[in-house]
Amino acid sequence: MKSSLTLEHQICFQLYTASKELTRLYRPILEPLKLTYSQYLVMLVLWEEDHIDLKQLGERLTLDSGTLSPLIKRLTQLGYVEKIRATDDERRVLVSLTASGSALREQAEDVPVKVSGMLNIDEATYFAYMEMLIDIKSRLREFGERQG
Amino acid sequence: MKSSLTLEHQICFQLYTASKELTRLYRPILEPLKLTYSQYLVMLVLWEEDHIDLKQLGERLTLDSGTLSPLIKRLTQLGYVEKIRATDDERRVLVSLTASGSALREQAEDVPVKVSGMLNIDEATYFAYMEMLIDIKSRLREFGERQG
DNA sequence: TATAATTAAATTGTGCACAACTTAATTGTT
DNA sequence: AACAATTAAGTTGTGCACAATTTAATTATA
Repeated sequence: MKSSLTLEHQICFQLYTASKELTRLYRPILEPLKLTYSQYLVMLVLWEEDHIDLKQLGERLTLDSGTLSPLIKRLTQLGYVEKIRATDDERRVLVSLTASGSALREQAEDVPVKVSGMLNIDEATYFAYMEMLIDIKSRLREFGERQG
Repeated sequence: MKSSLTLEHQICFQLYTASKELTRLYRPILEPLKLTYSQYLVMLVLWEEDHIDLKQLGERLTLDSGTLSPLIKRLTQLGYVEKIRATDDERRVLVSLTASGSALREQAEDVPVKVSGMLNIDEATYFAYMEMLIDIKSRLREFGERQG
């Protein structure tokens, strides 16, 4: 497997910059919703599955409590979510949408539409790219499982 | 163009997590070199093109002075680089490798080898993935040029 | 040639991202 | 039942990433 130390030939660099530049595209789109990109991802999870605990949220997004705790605090201050301690297991904290947080979903509906338009990409290519990214992740996970 | 609000169907999410998980893979590899992932990218640029100014460095890595100034300061403290003010234009600051920084290149040579091994990917697939990422970025840039 | 506009770095402030640690609740084991 | 191990959140500290502002040097222009 060829591998030079040139920046542009590193897949890590291409992933890193592609991710950053795509995130940059989201900023002006998310600004009217008062959400950062990471906060938007959390809201996506909650619109799918409300009353989720921090642990599960972290697993979906690959984020730990060090990132999520303060992030959820900010979403709480924005009035989009609230934290409720679970009664069955008092270690768990359930994150739930407020009325305002649920209502925001409607405004968010056209975020993906706008982004697709900006990317100017056809459906087949879009799905091919999705699969490649998922494949990269599964290769990373396979390695993780092989080792520790 | 189909677009649902489901997390896993968002290309942004796949890019974001793939990038984070690949970066995580680098951490133990870079640890003996005493470099973070971002610092490693800066070193890659310097090994290619020494005595580069912060402006150009930022253009290569899509980073601004707010990120680079403190990062370069840390690389200076590590003894890998030094900053020298340009004589022709005293606004510019040239970043140059020290002997220690140049010597580090040898240790870094097998970083890409290790990563490829971990990804367990054949050359054809690797290049296909690289092209996909470059294509995503060029679509983003095209949009940027269409608008502002 | 003054001065206005532009440019390169640095600084300040906010928000991730993550390692390491703390605290409190639950589960396992003897 | 007592206590050790585990688990879920939260906290602390470091290092990006980036917007906005500041400072100093250079270039453009009236």
